[in-house]
Amino acid sequence: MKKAPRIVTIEDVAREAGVGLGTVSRVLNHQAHVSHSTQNRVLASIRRLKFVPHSHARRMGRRRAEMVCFILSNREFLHPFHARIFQGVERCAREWKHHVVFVGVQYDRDARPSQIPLPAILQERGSIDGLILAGMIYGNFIRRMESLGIPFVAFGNNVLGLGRRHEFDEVLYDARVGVQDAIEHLYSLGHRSIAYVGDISFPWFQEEYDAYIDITQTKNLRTLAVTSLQSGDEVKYGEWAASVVLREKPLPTAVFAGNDQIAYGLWRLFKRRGVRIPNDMSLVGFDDTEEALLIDPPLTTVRVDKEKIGYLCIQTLLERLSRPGRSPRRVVLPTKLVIRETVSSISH
Amino acid sequence: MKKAPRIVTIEDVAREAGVGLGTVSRVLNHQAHVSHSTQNRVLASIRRLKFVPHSHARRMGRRRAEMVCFILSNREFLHPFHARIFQGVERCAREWKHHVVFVGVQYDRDARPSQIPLPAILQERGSIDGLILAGMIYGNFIRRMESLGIPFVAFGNNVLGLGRRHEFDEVLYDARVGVQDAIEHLYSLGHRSIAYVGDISFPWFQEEYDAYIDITQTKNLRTLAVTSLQSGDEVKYGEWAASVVLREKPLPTAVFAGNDQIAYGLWRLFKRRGVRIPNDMSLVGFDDTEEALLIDPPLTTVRVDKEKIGYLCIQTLLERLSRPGRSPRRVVLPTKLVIRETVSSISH
DNA sequence: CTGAAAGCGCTTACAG
DNA sequence: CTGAAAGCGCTTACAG
Repeated sequence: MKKAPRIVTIEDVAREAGVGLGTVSRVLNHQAHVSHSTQNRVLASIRRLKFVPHSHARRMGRRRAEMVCFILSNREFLHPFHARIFQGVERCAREWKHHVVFVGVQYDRDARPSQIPLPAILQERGSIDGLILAGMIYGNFIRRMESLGIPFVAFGNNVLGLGRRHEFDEVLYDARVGVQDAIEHLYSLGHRSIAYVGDISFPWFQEEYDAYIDITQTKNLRTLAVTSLQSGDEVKYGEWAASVVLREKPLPTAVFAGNDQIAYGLWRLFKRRGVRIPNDMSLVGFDDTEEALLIDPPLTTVRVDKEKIGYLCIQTLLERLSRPGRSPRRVVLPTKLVIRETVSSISH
Repeated sequence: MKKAPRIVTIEDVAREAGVGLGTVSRVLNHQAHVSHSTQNRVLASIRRLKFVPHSHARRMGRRRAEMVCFILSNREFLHPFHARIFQGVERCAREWKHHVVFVGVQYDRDARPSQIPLPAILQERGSIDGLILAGMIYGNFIRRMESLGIPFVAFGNNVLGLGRRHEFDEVLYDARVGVQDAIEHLYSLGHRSIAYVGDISFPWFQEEYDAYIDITQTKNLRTLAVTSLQSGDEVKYGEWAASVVLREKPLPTAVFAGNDQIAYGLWRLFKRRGVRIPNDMSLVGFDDTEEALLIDPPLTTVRVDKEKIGYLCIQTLLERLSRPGRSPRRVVLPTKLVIRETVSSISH
C-alpha cells in the first residue's frame, strides 16, 4: 500500500510466472535453453505487468553500457559527408541494440594529449563501451583516446600525420583506386591532358593527388594540378580553380576534382564562362554527394559509400569489444566510378 | 595476476585509505560529516589509484540517472529560438551535474497518444529522470508523455490547444505584457495607427494578436492586422506582409511584427520600396534574435531571454524530481522592451 | 531446461 | 564522524 507506484522488476515477473529470476532474464535476452511453454508463460507475465527492464541494472550486470560515442573532432557537424557516416553508424548501432551519442570536440593539434579536453560523458567510467573517431584525427588526439582505456575505431581517411601503419582499428575507403578508375576512364575516352584540383594541405586530397601523379606519369600524360592551400568554402575554391585552369594553354580536356563540392564550383564557373560540359571540358568528381546531381548534366564521380563506412565502423568496434585481444584491423571499402554525363570522348 | 586491468572500485580506495566504503562514498558526494583528515586521506587514495566512479553503479544506487531529455517535437532543430533554449538547458544541467540528451520527434497531432512513436532512449526504464518538452506540444503528445511516468516540464508558449490552466509544470514568457510594452511605447511617441503582422494559426502569434487587439481597442487606436495563414519562411512572410501594409490608406505609422524574422522581411521590402525606417515607418519586433541587429538601423524589439527559459526549465524539473508531490508550477518570465533605432516620434 | 546464489559497484539508512 | 550491512535490479556461471 505504498504511495509511490513501485517499479515492477524482474522479480515480480518471476513470481507471477512461477519461475526463477534467471529464467526471466534468459527469455528477456532471447537466449536459448528455455522451453517453449515456460517462455510463453514468462512473456505473458511480462505483458500483463507491463514490465520494462531497468537499463542501468542491466548494464551493471552485463558490464556493458551498450552505448558508443561518435566523436567528431575539429569539424562542423553539418558537413554532409560526416553526417552521412553518422547516419550509417546510428542505423547499424540500432540494429545491434546500441545507443550512440554524438559529441563534437575542438582541440589544438599541437596540444599535449593530457591537455585535450574531454566531453563530460567520457569523464565518467562505464558510460561508453567504445569510440568512433572522425574529423581531424592527429596523433595527440589518438593518444588522448588511448589513455581512456576504451576501445575505438577510427575513420582512417581522417587520420593525419601518422604514416600508413596504425596500431588501432580503422575503416577507410581506397582513394587511390578511385583516382585510378577515374583517370583510366578519361584515358580510355581519349583524354591526355587531365587537370587535378584539390587543396593538398588536407591529407585526403594529398592522397588523391599522389595517386594522380603516379598514374599520370605512368601513362605519360600531361600533369597539371591546382593544389594551393585555400581554407574555407570548397565551392568557392572550385570556382577559383576553374579560372586558373581556363588560363592554361593548351586547355586541358578534362578536370578531376578532389570532391564534388569542388566539382560544383568548377562547374559553376565553367558555365558562367560559356565552357560547355562535357563538349568543351569533361569533369569528374569524388564522393558522390548531393552536389553530383545538382550539376547539369549530372556529374560523373567516384562514389564513396558513406553510410557503409559508418556501418563498418560499428561492426569493427563491436568485434573489438567481444575480442579485446584481437590484432588491429584495417577495413578498406572499395570506391566505385559512377558514370553519368559530364565526360565525353575525344577524337584525335 | 589477472590479465584484464581490473577496474578500480570504491572498495580499493577504502582499503588504501583504511576506511569504510560508506566514508569513501560520502567524500565522493561532497557530503558533510566527514572529518578533514579522513577526507584528505581518501582524496589522496583516489588520486593515487586514479579512481573514477562507475556511472551505472552510482545511478543504480541513487536511483537517479542524472540525465534529462530535451524533446523537440514537430520542429527543426536549427530554429535559432529553440537552439538557444537548448543551450540554456545544457548549461544549467551541467552546473547540476546532469547530462541532457536531445531528441527530435515527429508526430501526427491527430494521432492517438499510444500511437505516437517514442525515441529509443525512452523505451527503456531508468535512463531518463525527466523530460523538457518544446516544439509543438499538443494534448495527445502531453498524454503520451504522461503515460511514461516520467516527470516533465513544458515550454509553455509551445503548448497548443489546451486552454490556459495546465496540470503540469511549465515555463513560459509573458507575450501579453511584451505586446503591451511595445504598443505603449509607440503610443507615447504619438503613433495612433499601428499594424500587427503575425500568422495567427500559430498560438504564439495568436496570443500576441489578442493582446494587440485588447490594447488597441482600449486606447481607441486603429486596428490593422495582417494575420493570414502562411506556412514556410517567415522572412518571406514579412516581405509579403509589408507589401500588403503599403497598400493601406492611410498608411499606418508603425508596424509591430510577431517576431524578428518577420520584422526582417518587413524591413527588407520597405527598404526596397524606398520606405525609410524610422522616418517614414516605425518598426518593432519580438524575441530579440540575431535578426534584430542585421537590420539597419538596429531593431527595437521585445526581448525574450531564451537561455533563461532553458535555465528555468531545468530548475523547475529538478525541483519536481525532488518533490514529486508538489502542485504544478507555472513559471512566467517577463519580457523586456529593447529600444533601439527603428521607432521615431510622430508630431501631430 | 531451470533455480538458487553470487556478483556488478555504488548509496543510504542504521547503529555506534 | 564512521563502519558494517542491506539494497538497487539485473546477469551469469554453477549445480542440478
